Amino acid sequence: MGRHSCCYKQKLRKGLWSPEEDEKLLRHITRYGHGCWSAVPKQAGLQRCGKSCRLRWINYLRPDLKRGTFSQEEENLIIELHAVLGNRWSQIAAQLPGRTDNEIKNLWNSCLKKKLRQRGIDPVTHKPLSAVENGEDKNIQQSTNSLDVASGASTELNLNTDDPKQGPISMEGASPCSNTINSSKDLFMDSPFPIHQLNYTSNSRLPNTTLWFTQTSNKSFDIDSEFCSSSMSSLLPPLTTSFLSSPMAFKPSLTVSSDSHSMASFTPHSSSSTELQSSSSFFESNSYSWEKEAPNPIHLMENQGDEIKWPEYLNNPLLLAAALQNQTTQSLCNIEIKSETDFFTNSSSNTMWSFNQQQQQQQQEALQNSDLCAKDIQRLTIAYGHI
DNA sequence: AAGGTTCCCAACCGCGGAGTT
DNA sequence: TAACTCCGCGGTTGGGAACCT
Repeated sequence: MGRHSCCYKQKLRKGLWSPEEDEKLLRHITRYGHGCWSAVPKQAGLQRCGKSCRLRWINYLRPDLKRGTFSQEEENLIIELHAVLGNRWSQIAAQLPGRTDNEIKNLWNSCLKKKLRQRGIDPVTHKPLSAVENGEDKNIQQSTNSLDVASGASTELNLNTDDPKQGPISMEGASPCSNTINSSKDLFMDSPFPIHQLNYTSNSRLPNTTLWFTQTSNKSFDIDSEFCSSSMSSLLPPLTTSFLSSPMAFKPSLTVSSDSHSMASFTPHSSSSTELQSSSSFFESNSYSWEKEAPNPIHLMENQGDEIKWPEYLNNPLLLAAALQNQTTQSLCNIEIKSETDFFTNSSSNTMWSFNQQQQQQQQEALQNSDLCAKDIQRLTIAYGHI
């Protein structure tokens, strides 16, 4: 473990955090929020650099963190998501409420990679090791984990079976440019993990994407009905260049209702918003005064003209993956409000925390909702595994 | 019991993107 | 437009714990 150059210059502490330091940082952030991280150590009386404080908060002190070992479901989900997202730990973490990217990264490097290898699956490509060793699809490794989408007008996202008789299951766009996901039933039928082969031949950007599904084979999972019969279909057009290339330019009015698992509950500008109350035992059990008036439902972003269906992206794994492929500047679930700093510096401490907590709760709601997305991915995976 | 090895996790490093001046 | 600062991310590593010989 090295030392930040800034730490070295200022002779700041490094290494493990002491309980006293934790307490100082926790007390400071709960009172004032973090604001500018570089100012936190000084304000909190810590001999650490801001970066170190930020990391400590995110990975350890944050009250919404889930502790303990990963469940089998979580592990499976991580594997699934890794197949889609590659080493984008923060985006994977966004799908697992209470888990940090660091935690997931560590789990992957120390445990999951090994498990996959033991099962004959290459953890990088998510293909059978034999296939990788034989040099099949040399481009796969590149395309699988780096969902690097080159410029292009629109996107075709195909989920194909390997069986030519079955024909492709495709989300076909009208463009010659394509993002292709190939799902092989053969590869993972014997695997305890229902991982499908994901083969991205991507040379296009998602902007201007119009995604739809063409079902051409018998499947246990009806993509058309799952994705297109609901209000989901109405969101397809909004997946526009402007959204994907600069998502933060929008201000979708995200109103979280009490039923966070219902898509309808995320109807923008819903009038039936729910005031979120703290449910964390952390908040309930400590001496800080968390409960203040809840701010209005967070208006995160606002689309110019169109209503952004932000939460619906969370519900649709394919759109989510598509958006993620486009390297959105923010995690879809972990929405940071940049004005937070000003808010904290200009508000009373309790209100500041309240706002911070509201954010966390909003994020938590979003994360819970995104769990549906993860489940959708699993369903998709399982479904394609049986094609 | 002691020494060596492996595993796991917390924390640091370095880079790139975004925002500001 | 360049320079600078800040933030967040993925990669890497130090060190303690657990395991093995």
